[in-house]
Amino acid sequence: MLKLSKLTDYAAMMMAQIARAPEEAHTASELAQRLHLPHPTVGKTLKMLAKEGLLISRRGSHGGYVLARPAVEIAASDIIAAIEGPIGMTECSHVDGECELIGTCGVADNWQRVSQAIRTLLDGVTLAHLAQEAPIKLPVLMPIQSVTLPSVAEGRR
Amino acid sequence: MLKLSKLTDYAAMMMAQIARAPEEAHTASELAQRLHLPHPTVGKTLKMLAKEGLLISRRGSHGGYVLARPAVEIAASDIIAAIEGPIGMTECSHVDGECELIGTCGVADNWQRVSQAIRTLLDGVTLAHLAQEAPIKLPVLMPIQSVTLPSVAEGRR
DNA sequence: GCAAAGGGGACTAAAATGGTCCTATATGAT
DNA sequence: ATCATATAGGACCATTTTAGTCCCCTTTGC
Repeated sequence: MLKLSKLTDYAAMMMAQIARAPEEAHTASELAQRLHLPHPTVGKTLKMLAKEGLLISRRGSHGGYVLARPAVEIAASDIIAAIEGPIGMTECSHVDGECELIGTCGVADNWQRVSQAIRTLLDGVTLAHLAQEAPIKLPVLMPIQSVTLPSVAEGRR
Repeated sequence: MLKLSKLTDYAAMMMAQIARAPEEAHTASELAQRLHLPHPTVGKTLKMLAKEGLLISRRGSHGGYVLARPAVEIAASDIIAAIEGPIGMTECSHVDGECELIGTCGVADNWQRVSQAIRTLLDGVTLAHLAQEAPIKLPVLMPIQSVTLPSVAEGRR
């Protein structure tokens, strides 16, 4: 369903939680408790976010995680990419040309443009937006270029 | 990776192929051959598309599938929804309030708005766009409302 | 009646996902 | 020094989802 994985969802929750109190270090157990999520899973997710450079960790007692940069500089796409890998709607929209159907599929190019548009949208949403309560105002995306279908249909025979 | 499933990808390919020769009925075997996809899978996918009302099927010899409506009236979101079910980035963005984390997650509202924006984008892309070779011109999506993060951070303690 | 199509569903193999657990290492306090 | 508290980094497993296959039935045109 074009869905995020649960882990990505959790990641967003955690990042938002951290963003709301950016001065303090947050431990895995604290976040697990607050968000009602299983502790080991929270730990695992935090590790991923840290490894991808979105969080900075400190070990030892009084350790925990803090944002690696200000919340306005962390995009929703960063969080998604950190957990799920590169964002792309189709195989061929990100892999380095490994799709053997390229020649016959016939939709690759425009699919990739759609994919890019979604990526751009997600780049524009920051962690600060997600963490705040005020509604984000997203631009109404509009229609797009008109098409001349009949000629396309004919041109193909 | 915010990815479409393979079947959805196939579905788009098939729909585009049909849209390019909208007068003729297309059989599963024909499409399988042309797109280099396994026949049974193509058949299965076509059945789904027909059941969701995007294609009209005709049985018997000389049977096959045709578009249920003109390609300009079929949105990318229709195709995705036909194969994957309702589009939504998170659990709570479509299910009828079944998420028990709603109270604590803190990102649901804005996540849903993002989700909605993607849906709108996908509504604006039609099968005609996908089927044509000319590049779709997608609108540049822009930034969004500015945020006041510090106050949010403070307001939360 | 026969061959060519789709309709419907059961089934299986493989992959992704979510979740757990263990050991090692770093850090601060006593 | 030692201990308690954290993260780091994997290995591991159970479950679910996904993709793909197969079979039997019905419809339709010749």
